[in-house]
Amino acid sequence: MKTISIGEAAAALRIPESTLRYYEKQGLLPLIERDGAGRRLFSEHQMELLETILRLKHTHMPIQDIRQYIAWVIEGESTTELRLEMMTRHKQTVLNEMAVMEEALRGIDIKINRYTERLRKKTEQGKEENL
Amino acid sequence: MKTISIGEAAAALRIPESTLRYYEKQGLLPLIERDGAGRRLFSEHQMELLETILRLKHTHMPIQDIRQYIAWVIEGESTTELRLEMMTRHKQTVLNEMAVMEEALRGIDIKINRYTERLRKKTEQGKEENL
DNA sequence: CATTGACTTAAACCAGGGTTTAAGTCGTAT
DNA sequence: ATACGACTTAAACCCTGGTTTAAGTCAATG
Repeated sequence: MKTISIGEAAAALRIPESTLRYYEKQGLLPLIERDGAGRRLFSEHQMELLETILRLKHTHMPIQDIRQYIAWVIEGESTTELRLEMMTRHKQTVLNEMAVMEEALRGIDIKINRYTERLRKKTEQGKEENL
Repeated sequence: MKTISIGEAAAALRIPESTLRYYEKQGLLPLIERDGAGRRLFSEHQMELLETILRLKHTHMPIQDIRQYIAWVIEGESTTELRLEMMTRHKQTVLNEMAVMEEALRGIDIKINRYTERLRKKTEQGKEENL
């Protein structure tokens, strides 16, 4: 099985090595192998799992929940239903969060329009003064 | 001018009073009045400003930046251009963040579909066994 | 064979964003 | 008058999610 070092994994994922070590300590990477010298070896499978972890992070899932999810993945297919339930719930949480953001963004857009308009008027006024 | 207490303001905004005190200490509410006994009085104007602050928080703007924004609001119309620039930048940041979330959500959806399919197959298998 | 670069660990440190606590002051209802 | 609820403060505390530091190991290179 082809494996890569922590430095290569970090570069591939564009995150610091320290974060990968931290994630392992937090139980998010429970099946990382080591070489004879104790160095971590990231397999293709690990990298895929890490991409999933990053997706969950990008959608603001707490580390505690990600740890539970990973534990279920490792436990095997008997946990499919639990994982499905968790992901479905999480999806809804994310959709809610995005709805909140969109709503806030509408208010921000109103401000942008107001400021834009205000500046436009000031510019117009400047023109008039030059008539 | 009609004003409300911190308790009423907190209830209206559905956030703890402690958060409002914290925001004031952080310089987000620089023009809160007090009554004779030193109690905060929230005016309608304050509440509107607070709603703006909450919109910025909902879109993950750091307190430091919100403080700057509020300072510009108080400074007056001479800062319109700065505010416009800040809000425009912020909007783009939020859109980027939402795009990251959406992309991650697509990966999560794939998992949901896989798990759903896996469970469906198990159910089918169960049916066959009952033939 | 010494140096360099990539790696290891445990532990300390940090930032952001609040929340909680302790001790005290009012206004009002009984 | 006293007790209650809503308020005040400063300071301490907390959690999350990392990052940094110090001291050391190992493999390959000059």
